[in-house]
Amino acid sequence: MEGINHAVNKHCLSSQGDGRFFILRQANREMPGNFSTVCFRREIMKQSLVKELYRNTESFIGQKVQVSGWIRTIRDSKTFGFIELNDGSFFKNVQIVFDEQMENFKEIAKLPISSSIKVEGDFIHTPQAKQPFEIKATAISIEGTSNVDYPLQKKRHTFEYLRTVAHLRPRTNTFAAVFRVRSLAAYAIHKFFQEQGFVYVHSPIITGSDTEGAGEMFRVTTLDMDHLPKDEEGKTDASKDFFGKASNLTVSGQLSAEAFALAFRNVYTFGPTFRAENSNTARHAAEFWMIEPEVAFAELPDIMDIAEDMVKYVIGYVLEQAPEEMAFFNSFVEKGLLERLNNAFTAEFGRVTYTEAIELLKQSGEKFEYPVEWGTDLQTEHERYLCEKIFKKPVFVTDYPKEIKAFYMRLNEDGKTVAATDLLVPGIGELVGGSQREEREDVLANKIKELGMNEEDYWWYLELRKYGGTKHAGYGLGFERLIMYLTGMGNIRDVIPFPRTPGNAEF
RNA sequence: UCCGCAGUAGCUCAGUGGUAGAGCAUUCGGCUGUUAACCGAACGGUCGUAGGUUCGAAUCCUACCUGCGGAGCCA
Repeated sequence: MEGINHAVNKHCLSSQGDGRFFILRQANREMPGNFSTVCFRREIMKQSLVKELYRNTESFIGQKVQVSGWIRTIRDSKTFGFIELNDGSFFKNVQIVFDEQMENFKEIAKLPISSSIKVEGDFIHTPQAKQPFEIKATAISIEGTSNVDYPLQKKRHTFEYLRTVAHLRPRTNTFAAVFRVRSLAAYAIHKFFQEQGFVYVHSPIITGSDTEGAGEMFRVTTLDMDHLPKDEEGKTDASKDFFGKASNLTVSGQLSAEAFALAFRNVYTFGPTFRAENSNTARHAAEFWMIEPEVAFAELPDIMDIAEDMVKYVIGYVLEQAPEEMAFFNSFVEKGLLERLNNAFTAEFGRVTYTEAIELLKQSGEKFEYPVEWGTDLQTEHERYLCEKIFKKPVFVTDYPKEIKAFYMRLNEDGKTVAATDLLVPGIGELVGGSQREEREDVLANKIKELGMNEEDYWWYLELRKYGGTKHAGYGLGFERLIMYLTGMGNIRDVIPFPRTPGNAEF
């Protein structure tokens, strides 16, 4: 992709002329015989992107260039001034020099921050200065003026304040970096699975079934909330609702993914998920994105391998594609981020059973607020101690007591534990939760009964076991938690463009 | 939802019972190479809201609202 873009841009930049479409074809190296086709409008490409100026600096020296973007800072003295322009294509800005030779010098010098402009000028190499190059403007036209009450100043703002201006915060360094990395990470996830032949499944957003244990759900309804239809018992009559039954926003695509895994073998979902929990923590949101691969003819260790490879793949991809952003995080968001990621990238993830983990925690001699005891779930403090102090790297904990895990997880031979795993990572805690699914129809049906769940709601899920069921396994990865892990950002509200949390859906 | 902390100028904060402050931003002026430019001046406030204690409350008390941190639920 990168190679193609460069080729296209070079072609466009070297062309002069009339603004018609042109098409470039390039053989795709990975699939010989196929061609990918890329079209760009000539008008757009007459302008240079700041990313190109940085990546191909040599080829621009001495050239006339045209750029457009938003003023990040502007300062002037009597006869000249400087603008740092960000055009959105790149993390860094380009410095524009303007002087009184321009007829609108005074007008430009007074422009408030974040005004949008178009600049024509000469590209000048400045190897001795703080900035590698600059554009000596010959003409600047104003596209849209900003206002003096623009809420973002040329200084550090708190993340709390920036959340109150969520529509403007992508214009800041930190959030520009976060959301570019988010985009790259999403692409890397697709790339990772697609390259291995996984089929991308669009699991439903509106669902009538609950993936039990996955939390409170948002009700979806078209009923008139002021005049709800009632049944004989005086309760709301859901049969009058749009779908003829109670329906909710999905908390997980897993059950759907299982159905497709038993047709396509290897599948994954990647989409939004909703939890109506009243959670007020730095790592919970009411709307978040989840990746849920599901693999047929697979057991627990197989999907642990996939999860480990996937996390490493995304780390590698992001470091390669966004070096400026990652260096920024390392300097200003979390010191030691790159070292931590590099460690995760090269190290083999730890693997312990829940039973072993309990022993390790007991032997550690550490005083925990909550006692460590077999049969109870690991507390956040326990999880963090395990991966941050004992293993000092990501670690899979496996084979939890059946009582503390979901109904669909496969019962182990010991009859006491299930084939489940959590991937714990330093700084975040639980990043991945997965399991081998209970493929034995009778065992699953008994479990559903045992827990007092409505068997009818799961008829099709049970049928997957009836018609050629296989051992299969999968996991769920919280996409935002991955972004937090990659960027060092400490709050999930700062890695979602417009976060939804209890009491907050302003944007 | 529980526990803790905090709400003072547009932003970041100081002010702990006695006249409402600073830096930055903004406006105006100065400055021929700046890098969060610099120098000078001006502008800027129901001290989160409502009640209470007191001669007097930003400051003490109560309730509520909002935000943050931690916990639970989980991804």
